Amino acid sequence: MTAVAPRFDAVIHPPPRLQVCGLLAAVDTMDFAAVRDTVGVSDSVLSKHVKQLEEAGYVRVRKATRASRLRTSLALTEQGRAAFAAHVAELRRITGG
Amino acid sequence: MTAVAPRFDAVIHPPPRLQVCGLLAAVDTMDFAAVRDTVGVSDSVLSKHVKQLEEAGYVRVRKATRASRLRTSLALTEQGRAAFAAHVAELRRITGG
DNA sequence: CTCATTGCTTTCCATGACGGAAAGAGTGCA
DNA sequence: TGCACTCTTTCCGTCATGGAAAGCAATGAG
Repeated sequence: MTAVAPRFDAVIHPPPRLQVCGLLAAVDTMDFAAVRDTVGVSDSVLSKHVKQLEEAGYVRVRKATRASRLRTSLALTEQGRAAFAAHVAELRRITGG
Repeated sequence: MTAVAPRFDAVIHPPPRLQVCGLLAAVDTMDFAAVRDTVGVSDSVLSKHVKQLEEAGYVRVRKATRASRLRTSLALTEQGRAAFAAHVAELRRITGG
């Protein structure tokens, strides 16, 4: 019994975005800077990838002022979690999970 | 205890090549045509991807005449199996295995 | 108020990956 | 010699991607 229907997702598959989704899947929300540093990409590159995920409806971007500083937090949407789970399931299928 | 050291492999990651490796990992050898049909790509596209894998030392291409027909069989090399296993391990790590 | 800084975002640009279509090439058979 | 089968290679247009740099909004210093 598979929890989710395996489904390859081209928006999620590219390395940087797969990493971003993997990080966000494990938490509730994560700051832009933390994701950037963990994934190891530049601001502009992360921003562009996040935009792709946001436009796909997978990530929610919330900007807030915390401690007098602009803080952008990222989180997977429900749709994003579902798509990621489905993609991971498909990867397992392909790779012989 | 991880069997292989997780290591992301850009040669293997792209969808078509990930599928080819996944298929070959499960068998000893597989015919070009069978791989082409299973993966669902054209001759030219598969040929080009196989070439990439071959140049990386991951796939061995063996041409033989069987039943009066040219038959090209594909197989993962030992190096290919190791690289695939390492890549899969890395995918599991990233996706929260 | 003005300026500098922080924290992303957008633009510009060069490179490279990718797939489809079609031409090529090697082998066997009539 | 001609034809069919099975890939291989070339040609071509398109799209993705990253680095660098300019842009921008918000905040704090002077």
